[in-house]
Amino acid sequence: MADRAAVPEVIWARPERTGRGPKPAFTRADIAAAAVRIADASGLDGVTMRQVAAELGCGTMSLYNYVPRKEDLYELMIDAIGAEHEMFEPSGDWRADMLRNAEETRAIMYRHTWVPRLMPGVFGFSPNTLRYLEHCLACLEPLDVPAGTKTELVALLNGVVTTYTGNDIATAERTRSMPWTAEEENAVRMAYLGSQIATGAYPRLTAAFTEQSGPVDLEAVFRRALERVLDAFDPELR
Amino acid sequence: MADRAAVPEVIWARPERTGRGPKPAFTRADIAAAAVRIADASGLDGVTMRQVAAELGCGTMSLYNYVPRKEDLYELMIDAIGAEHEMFEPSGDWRADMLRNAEETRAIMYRHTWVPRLMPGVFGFSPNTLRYLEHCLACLEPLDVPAGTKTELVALLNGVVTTYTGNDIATAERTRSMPWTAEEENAVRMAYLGSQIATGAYPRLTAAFTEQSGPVDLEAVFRRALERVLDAFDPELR
DNA sequence: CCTAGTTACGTACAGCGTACGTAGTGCGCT
DNA sequence: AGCGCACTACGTACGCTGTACGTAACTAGG
Repeated sequence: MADRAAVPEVIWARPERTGRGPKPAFTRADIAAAAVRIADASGLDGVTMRQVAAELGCGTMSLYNYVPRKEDLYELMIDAIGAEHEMFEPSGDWRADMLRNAEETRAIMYRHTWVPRLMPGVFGFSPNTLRYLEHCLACLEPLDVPAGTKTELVALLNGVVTTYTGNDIATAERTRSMPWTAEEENAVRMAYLGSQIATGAYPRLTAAFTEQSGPVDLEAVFRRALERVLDAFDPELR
Repeated sequence: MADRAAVPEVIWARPERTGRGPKPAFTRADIAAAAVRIADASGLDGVTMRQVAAELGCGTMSLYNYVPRKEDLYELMIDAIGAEHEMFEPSGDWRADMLRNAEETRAIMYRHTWVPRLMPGVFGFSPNTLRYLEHCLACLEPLDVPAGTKTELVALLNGVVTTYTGNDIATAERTRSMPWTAEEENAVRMAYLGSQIATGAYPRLTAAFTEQSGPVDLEAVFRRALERVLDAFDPELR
């Protein structure tokens, strides 16, 4: 008794099943899959305890037998999509391998556009997160730097991937959700930006904006950012 | 009529005051300040329309005369803390200046720990955001690269600052909010991590974890990340 | 001066996370 | 063998959220 709510347990530390009582109707994987299905279809805001329960065909409160807090449901979701990572055999070229990892993470995020919004909050190292980290370290085996530096590389690279992809997804969804076309939305935005620029208070910003012609190639910007981060860890470039 | 709700207007584009009717009781700055005060004191979740209205001493629904959606309130908040940025005179040493900018952003975030949670969603360029961007470009004047590259530098650097500081704040708050001491929390976490490691499935991860002795110096990790990003843009290092 | 566009704000609604209580189930211990 | 308890299941209910809507007071433009 008593320690029911007081425990800040990482959900992964609590056993999925203890011997006693009726057999649980679902596994954690079932629940995670249902939540992911909903998030993919209706966005993260569609993931409510009631919706997930409905998707599983059980009462709302029954979920709390599996997931102590909603936050833990998010953790399950992140772990679930972590399984989509392909843990390929390292090629011996750490740069190419890490680039591949990053592109794959981006692809996963584009497949599950709610992931970036969840990333900052998720903390406990889930099984699949640990597997992915291990895989990255395996890819970095040929890189001749201390182990601590390698984990810093992974952290920095993942951070950049999440930030950039999250931004790209957010802008894409913003224009999509509006009852406006992208051109109109852009026109409104640019009209405002133009009015600001016209004040003359931001000369350098104005120059940067007007200099660039045509729309930005988000994929190219992303690639360049990755390359730069990798450059910063490459001993052969120092 | 009619276009009341349909307009996806950036809040900065809508004029603060139109000539007709009674004089508004507050300015946008008043509202932003109230919201910031609440967020600083009670966290971002304490910022509800009712709370902000109470802080201002007005009815809840009156806020909607100033702020069409809650999302826009967030935008006001971000702009408000943007004013805390010191727009110093560029020294001529772009690396030093950008380092200073980054450290200052980090300091602001530590002062307003809710900022990182808000950053990914905020999109419309607020006045103070524009001013800060202009200031960064001024600092980068001595750097001999295309203007587009400079904006990419600013974006990448800001992203890294937000990610790292957001993580650091999140972990700090997690241990604080718990009715546990940091040691206990860590013990629980490490016990789980240890149990995973004991499976032998993560040899490289295990090595990385056991290799490091003592607690991580978050500040040093942050500094190193900044330096690396700057390195990646430094023409003298290529 | 009048009237249309504002501000102010009380009420109300749908939806959220989840605490709590109750009923039923089946493992482990005696 | 059978008792008891830990577990699952889930309906109800509470406090909270954002905000749509209606009404009353107010003031600048025609």
